[in-house]
Amino acid sequence: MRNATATKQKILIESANLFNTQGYKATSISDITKATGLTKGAIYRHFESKQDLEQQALRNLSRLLFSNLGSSIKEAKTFKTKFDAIFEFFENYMESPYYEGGCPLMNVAVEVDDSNSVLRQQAFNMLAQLRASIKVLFQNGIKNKQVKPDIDIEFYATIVISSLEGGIMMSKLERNKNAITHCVKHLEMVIQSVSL
Amino acid sequence: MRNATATKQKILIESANLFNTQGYKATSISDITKATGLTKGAIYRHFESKQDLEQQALRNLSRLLFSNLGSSIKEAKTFKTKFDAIFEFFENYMESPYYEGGCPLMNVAVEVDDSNSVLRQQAFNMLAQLRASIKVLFQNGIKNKQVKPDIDIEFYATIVISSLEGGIMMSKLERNKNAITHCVKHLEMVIQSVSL
DNA sequence: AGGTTTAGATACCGTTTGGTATCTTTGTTG
DNA sequence: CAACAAAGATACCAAACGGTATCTAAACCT
Repeated sequence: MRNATATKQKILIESANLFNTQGYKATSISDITKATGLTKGAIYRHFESKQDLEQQALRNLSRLLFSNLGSSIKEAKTFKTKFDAIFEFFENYMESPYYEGGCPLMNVAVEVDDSNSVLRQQAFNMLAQLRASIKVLFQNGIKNKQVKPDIDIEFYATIVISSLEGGIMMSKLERNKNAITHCVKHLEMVIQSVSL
Repeated sequence: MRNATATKQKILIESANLFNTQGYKATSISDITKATGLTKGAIYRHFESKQDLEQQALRNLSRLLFSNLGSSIKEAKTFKTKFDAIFEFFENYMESPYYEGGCPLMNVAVEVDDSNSVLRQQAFNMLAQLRASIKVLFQNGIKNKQVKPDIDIEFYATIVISSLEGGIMMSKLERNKNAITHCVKHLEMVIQSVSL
């Protein structure tokens, strides 16, 4: 009836956008009604509560993000080009209207405190997934003799993520790509240094 | 009369704590009355509006932060030990009850969007100040023949900040110091690589 | 076509929000 | 000690909040 799944998806996308730009707590249901053109009654038919909507919206956004990132990585074939794909993904983060408001992981990680434990767990899982994905790249690189076999993978995965996330934060605040571009350039050198 | 400046300072400190942990928008005046033991009337005597309080609290926190960081740097004498001081400062960020809730710069940078332009400008200025402080260290290092003279100072300042900020974010989310410790270890290698 | 289901609109609820006007209490000063 | 100024408490306001009960209308099924 009037395509329920489509409107639910529309609510998820629009609200994720608002949550990611304004913050979860700072985005009201009214904001979402304005963005979607729907009414409160319509929204509460699809979602039990605002918390429920927040969680589903983030899950949706997270899936979209890792799906895009994953296919970018998959297209590249070698160790180095796979990392180049990651770097390009993050470097173009800001300009992408898909992820308006910066990195969803960082945004939610900074906003959540202990009170919002479900959202916090989701953020934790996103970080774990990102870290796992990067670690796999290093492992495969070692397996394929493209990477030095004795490196601390956990260490390098952490370096990559922290630098990218910090770079995005800086670039968003300074409203130019200088910071993230510098970070990517540096990380390329790091990747080079562990390559065979 | 009941020491106005002391109570104002108390409001600034307590509210900065709440803003930094819960977020600016998410912290209500009622939260601040509970934390300070004062009433709304008392708070609005010292501050024109909630926005005014937010701005003054952040300015206060920022001054405290740069004062502490600055004196830590000043105590160290050589290029490398000065950076070690910075690293130690950031590494112990999480544990310090002074800055409960993570890095004030990152927190405010992530929360503000275009609507809250004053707070955004303050965050921008904090980042500029941090970057300038680090650039000075590199410049002095070059002047004192402790650093390679041909390095891109802007580049390295960006690397240092992004890695530290990203590391703090990760450590806060994972509730352990692994990430920030890894970042610091990596940055020490970076500093080593530009040292003479 | 008609009845049933259900997506969505409308109207409302209690609570909390930022903010203010006013009153009381405290400290200072002549 | 009395008068005054200022710090803080109390009581209130309109608006916005998350949420719900109810009503309308659109799509499905026989």
